Amino acid sequence: MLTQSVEYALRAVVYLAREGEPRTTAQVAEATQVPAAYLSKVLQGLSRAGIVKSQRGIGGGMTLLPQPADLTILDVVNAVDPLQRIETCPLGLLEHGVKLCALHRRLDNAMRSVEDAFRKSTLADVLADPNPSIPLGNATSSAK
Amino acid sequence: MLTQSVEYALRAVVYLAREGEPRTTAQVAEATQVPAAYLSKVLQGLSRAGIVKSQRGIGGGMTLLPQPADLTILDVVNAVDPLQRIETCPLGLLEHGVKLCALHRRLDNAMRSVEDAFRKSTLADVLADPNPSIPLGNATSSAK
DNA sequence: AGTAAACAGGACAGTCGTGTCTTGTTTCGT
DNA sequence: ACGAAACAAGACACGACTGTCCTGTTTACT
Repeated sequence: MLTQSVEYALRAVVYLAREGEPRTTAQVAEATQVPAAYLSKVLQGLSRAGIVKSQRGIGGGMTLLPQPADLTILDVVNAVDPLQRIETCPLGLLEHGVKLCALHRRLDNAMRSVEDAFRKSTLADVLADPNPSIPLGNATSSAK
Repeated sequence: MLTQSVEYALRAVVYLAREGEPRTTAQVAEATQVPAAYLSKVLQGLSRAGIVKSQRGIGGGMTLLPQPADLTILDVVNAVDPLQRIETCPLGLLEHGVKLCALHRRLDNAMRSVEDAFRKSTLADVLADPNPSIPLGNATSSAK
């Protein structure tokens, strides 16, 4: 359903939000259990989207740009692999104009519910979530 | 989001439900605007799932097996490309057991809403939908 | 029986997502 | 300046999804 890259991006963003300070790709990769070289590409995408800032050289790394309350799951998803609504009936020749047929309207409704749910979830929400299980393999800075 | 095969399968199933009688792969392909050879594979999948019955020889073709009221969009989706819920946190080493972390619980909630919506939509619902635009490129039996 | 209709299935090509590796390029510190 | 740290970016491999084509195999009709 969602791509692997999206999954990785979300893990990375949650981790960076937790840390607050710049973290190297290698650090993010280890904490989030993602192949470092591949994560690098994903983070480059987030960087181009303005979700993350990259800083080279010693002491550099990746930093989350927006405030966690201003960044939604949808933002991250769309930066990496935009989830596409069904705008017009996929049937080639369509005199239908904008109106979707019964089938595709239902499919698009499902997409919309996902979009809405993702738009309502900010990073701050995720971080503040009172939850027994810790994301990111509890490899945050609190762990030595 | 959803795969091309799922899209094709849904179009085919809607068409077959409309027709009621056996239709050849070629007929389905033309009506639904899908590459015939590829559709053949998709229909084979539906056949193995018991959603469609195939009959060889002259006068044969594909027929919908279940009553439209008994077949949901979810059935078709799962027969072709099962949409997978997030059961456990994708982080490799997880002591979390069954509980999902804040992030993945949100992702899975979105998946569940899709699943629910698809489970609630039967083929009969889709067919009975009062809608101005006609699915399947209005190439049903009513057209010469 | 024989022939044509129709599905079944395998082989193959193209593209894309995932992943690795290697080579630049920027930046900080001495 | 020099060197190490860190990101940037290209080349390549692998597999899955999409799609095409060709060869069987079943079935109905005459």
